[in-house]
Amino acid sequence: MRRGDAARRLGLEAVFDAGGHVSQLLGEMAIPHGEGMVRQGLVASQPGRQLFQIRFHGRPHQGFHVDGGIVQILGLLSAHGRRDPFQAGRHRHKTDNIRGWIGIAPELAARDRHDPRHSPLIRRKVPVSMTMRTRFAPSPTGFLHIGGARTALFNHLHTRRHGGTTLLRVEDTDRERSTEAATQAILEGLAWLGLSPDEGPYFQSDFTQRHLDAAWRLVEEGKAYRCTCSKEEVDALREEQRASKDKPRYDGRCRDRTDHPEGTPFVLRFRLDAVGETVWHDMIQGTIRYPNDEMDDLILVRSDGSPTYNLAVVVDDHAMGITHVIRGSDHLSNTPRQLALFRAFGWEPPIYGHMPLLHGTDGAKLSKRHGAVSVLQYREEGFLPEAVNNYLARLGWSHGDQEFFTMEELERLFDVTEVGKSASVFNASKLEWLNTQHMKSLDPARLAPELVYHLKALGVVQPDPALAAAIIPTLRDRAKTFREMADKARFYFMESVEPYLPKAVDKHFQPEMVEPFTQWVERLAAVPLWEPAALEAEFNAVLEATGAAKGKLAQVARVALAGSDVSPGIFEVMGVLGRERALRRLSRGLEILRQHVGA
RNA sequence: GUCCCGUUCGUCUAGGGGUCUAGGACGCCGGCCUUUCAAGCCGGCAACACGGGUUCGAUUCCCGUACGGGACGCCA
Repeated sequence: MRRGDAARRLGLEAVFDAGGHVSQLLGEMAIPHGEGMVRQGLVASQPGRQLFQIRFHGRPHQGFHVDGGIVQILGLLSAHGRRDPFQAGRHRHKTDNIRGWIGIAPELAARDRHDPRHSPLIRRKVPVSMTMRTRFAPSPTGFLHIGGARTALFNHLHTRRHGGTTLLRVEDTDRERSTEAATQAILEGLAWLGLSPDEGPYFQSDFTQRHLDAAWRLVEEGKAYRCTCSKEEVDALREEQRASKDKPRYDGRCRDRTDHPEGTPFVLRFRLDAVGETVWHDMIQGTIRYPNDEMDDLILVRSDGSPTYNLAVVVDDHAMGITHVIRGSDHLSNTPRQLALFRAFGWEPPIYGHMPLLHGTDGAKLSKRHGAVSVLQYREEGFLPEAVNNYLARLGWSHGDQEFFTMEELERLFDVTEVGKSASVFNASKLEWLNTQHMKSLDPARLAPELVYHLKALGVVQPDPALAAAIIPTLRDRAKTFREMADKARFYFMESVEPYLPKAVDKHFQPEMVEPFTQWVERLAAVPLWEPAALEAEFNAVLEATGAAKGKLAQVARVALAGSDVSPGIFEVMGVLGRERALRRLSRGLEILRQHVGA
């Protein structure tokens, strides 16, 4: 192993002071079964060894030990000072704030003092940042769908947990298909979910020049070349390879051409040597090995002069100081290509985490043209963003037996390294259940605007927000979505709830109900305090006086109040309606009852 | 076809050599409560893909098979 490889494998960055001591050490540490992040700077120092505080999560491995290389982990101590936290059995979830001794092999420190250039870490002079920076990078070719929302959510949550910064970069290098409307839809979707970025939106098309500069730099360095093959020519080649059951790939026929015919359109291709394999540690997928002969010379710049995705991503991720890339695992096979580009440019790559994809009930990847709808569609259907986020977070991730999470809890607990590797299937009924749970836990004042919105959608003219807020406690156990709640709430807003549901009238409007119902309406007119408990007391008094059955009389009242035999509790309903309106409905109900039984 | 990845109740998941008679949640079924409908509470049904190995012992580790998914663009 070359010197420095251990450090690189660990993803650690070190800055050495004049004496050859590590003055700063940051980054992610990939160790068997887990991740650690150096969280704070130097805590204590001894000759040859320095104590850093490390935040550790993931799956600690017994007997963890890394040696060799310029940065050496000498041992770890727990926050409580236990000797070796990994010896003490299972630490499945969080083992935070472990402090570890990190030292430099003395002979290397000595060397570095003599000639700092021998340290690859120094030579690169990578600016070191303690802050995690992540990005969400959608392409504006359609709405933000549920899978994209999940990617944005995972980025947001992981970054919040680690106190970093999120940014949004709109990947509009495909000018043909990118639209302004799509950009707006994505922004609106993110805003609704509460996932608006800390920085941005940036537009990749604004950075075309730096993409092209970078590509031409590679040409100058002999790492990229002009290719004059036409699209048709390459397509034909691939077709041929497919036919002979080979992997379709460009054969590099223009690699060593030195003539550049004037006026012939060309693309810029990146030289990718088909030897060895690319290995990296993924925050979710673990160690991935990818044979390099699987890759062909990818196009960096199109024949129309525009940069392609792989080029733009690498240049921008570097330029924007992105430390962690969390994206769908459909990007997994792009990663070795991007890693190769980072190497060619001499830049430190970010740490990757590839999320398992979301599948539809048919088992196939959810996408814009396959089963996925806009997240804003969930708003239209009456879901709370809290519920959608909660549901999405639980797809691939869990925290003990907990199902219900507030956004604050997720931001505190969620860690992308705890996400599982297998794809999950979207299940609407669990989302509905979670929506009910959130509706039950949130303040009616927060919920009222949602109800108002959906009431309007159902044609209720100018619903009173105060009334909506009063209605919510009566209906939130009874609806899965606001659309459903609005539907069930309509009777509150009607001038008259007639005609009553015929079936309900036939069933509940019986002759023996006339006397008790009459009594009740009379007593209600005189009740001093119009509130549920008092109303119920009057009701019970009538029951006692007349011997009527509670359920039967209540149903008559219910039909009069709501026009149907299904509604929230009648005393609650009366309370919300207020004395005047409730009494009017009940009196009218009495008239109809009398007519119906021919009294 | 090639490469990469995955596989625990219908679905989301816990569990990473013995504690597994495999835990929780949604849904479903039944009961209780009850002024209707819900909600709530209690109970039930229901899973380690298959085959080899390693081991005293495998759901757990290794190999293979099957199945599923992803990628193989002058899309991102």
